[in-house]
Amino acid sequence: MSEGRAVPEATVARLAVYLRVLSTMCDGGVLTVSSEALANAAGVNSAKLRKDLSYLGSIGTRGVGYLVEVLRERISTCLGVSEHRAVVLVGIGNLGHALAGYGGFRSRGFRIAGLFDADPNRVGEDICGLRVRGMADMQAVVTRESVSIGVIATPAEAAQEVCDRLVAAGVTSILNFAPAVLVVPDNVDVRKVDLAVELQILSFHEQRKAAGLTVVL
Amino acid sequence: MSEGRAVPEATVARLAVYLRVLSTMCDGGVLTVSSEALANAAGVNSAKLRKDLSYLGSIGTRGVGYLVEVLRERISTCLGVSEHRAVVLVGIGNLGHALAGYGGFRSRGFRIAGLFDADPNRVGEDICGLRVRGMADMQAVVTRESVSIGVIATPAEAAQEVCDRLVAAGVTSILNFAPAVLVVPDNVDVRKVDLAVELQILSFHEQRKAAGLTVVL
DNA sequence: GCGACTTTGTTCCTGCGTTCACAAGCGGCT
DNA sequence: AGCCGCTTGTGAACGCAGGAACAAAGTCGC
Ligand SMILES: NC(=O)c1ccc[n+]([C@@H]2O[C@H](COP(=O)([O-])OP(=O)(O)OC[C@H]3O[C@@H](n4cnc5c(N)ncnc54)[C@H](O)[C@@H]3O)[C@@H](O)[C@H]2O)c1
Ligand SMILES: NC(=O)c1ccc[n+]([C@@H]2O[C@H](COP(=O)([O-])OP(=O)(O)OC[C@H]3O[C@@H](n4cnc5c(N)ncnc54)[C@H](O)[C@@H]3O)[C@@H](O)[C@H]2O)c1
Repeated sequence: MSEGRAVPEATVARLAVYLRVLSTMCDGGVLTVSSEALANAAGVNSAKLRKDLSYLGSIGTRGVGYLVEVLRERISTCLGVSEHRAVVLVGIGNLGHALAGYGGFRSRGFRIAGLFDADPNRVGEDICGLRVRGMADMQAVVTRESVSIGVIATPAEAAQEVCDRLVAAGVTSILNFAPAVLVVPDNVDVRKVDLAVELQILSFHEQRKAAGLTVVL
Repeated sequence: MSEGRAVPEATVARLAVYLRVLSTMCDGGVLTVSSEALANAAGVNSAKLRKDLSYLGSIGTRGVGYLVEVLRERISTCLGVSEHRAVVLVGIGNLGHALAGYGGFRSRGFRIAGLFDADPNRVGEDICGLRVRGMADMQAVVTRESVSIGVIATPAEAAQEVCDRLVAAGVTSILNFAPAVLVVPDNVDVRKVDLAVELQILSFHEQRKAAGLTVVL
């Protein structure tokens, strides 16, 4: 395990959480942290946390723990957010507005390189210093600013079309908020966030809890 | 596998996706669908889909496929959304406004029973026919409307406090949009949606792609 | 300088989830 | 009525992720 080699998918997701916790600790002036303490703060098992960190190479000090600043830097590098990464956002409706104004982008390693919408009435609008552009400008912005990630917040019907345009422009990772399954080339990664799916998973567990109670009654 | 028994966690998440696809098909007048076709539309392997559906009992017809309407009903029941389920939303800021006005809640089996915010300036505001209430009203609404799910869209600093109040009021499932780890009793389920984590996972893969290219060059 | 204590990094094992492959079942055609 | 072809449901194999337990390693106190 010399260098960040073959990091499991599940570990990557947790590294992002550790990074957030570490940033908070760093701001709070904490210098070192043990696997136990960090695991607690991140809501995971300490053994799992140590195994996760071991993929980045031996970076802790036995008997002491980890240097917060060093660990934070190491995870940032592994996740590719040590430099700000450019993102474009397409579909500046209700959700898009919230996302465009969200400070968490910048503080967590991303930079909004452009806002895009197909509606001419929205084009030109200013959101927190960023101007909404028409779809025609997308190709140029993606190329000029080396944008690698696109966020889709359009209605589901438009999602595939927007996705195709993003891919054609050179984007190779997509975060999709629209409830639609996207078809993309092999070299493009897609992640989806579906509010209703999350709620339905919770609903399923509620269902089970209720069934359990019924038996008890 | 007589009745919906011991459905794996991973399957539950996919059932929600199948349900969405089936609803679209239903609206489109499609009567039957094969595992192959449904799997394609949902973006999964057909064998996985059949195994997922098998947890609901044998419901397909060999040589034909599944009846769209029957399957939709069956999954709805399993997920506990055959009747609308009540939800409360706390933190009506940028994100909260978008969520409050989101039509996908209702169409996918949920009903917003209340909007809550601690800011007196926001209380009383009307969003799509729903009035924003103060935190003091929460207990009463949760009890009266049998609310089982709470959605948190407050700043991270307030998330744990809001969570505690929701749990105290009787909510047993929480969807958390704030970047914070929530501590809850064993009987309460928590799911989180963290935009930055999703982006960082995509960023990680971008990092890998770039590394691969560097070697090739 | 040495011993005891603390904490990491890793190994092993267990369990879950995914995939392949195929037998069983059903409809339709002759 | 019987056969053929299509599709489901499931059994078995495989690979990945999680958890416990421990040996190595470094620090702190004396
Ligand atoms: N609002 C929410 O809280 C919420 C929550 C979860 C998911 N979603 C999903 O996010 C998406 C957006 O939701 P919303 O509430 O912001 O919808 P919205 O209708 O308010 O906004 C959609 C925006 O996309 C733009 N658009 C439409 N077609 C386009 C195209 N082809 N190219 C570029 N832009 C186009 C529209 O002009 C509009 O500004 C939807 O798919 C919705 O299901 C929304
Ligand atoms: N805006 C986004 O696109 C976005 C995206 C991802 C995550 N988030 C997260 O969602 C949360 C909300 O984001 P936002 O942009 O809407 O922030 P915001 O500041 O606009 O809204 C927060 C709201 O919560 C209310 N609030 C504060 N303390 C409260 C308390 N103790 N009880 C009840 N209400 C309280 C505030 O009055 C305000 O209305 C944040 O944690 C943010 O990190 C936002």
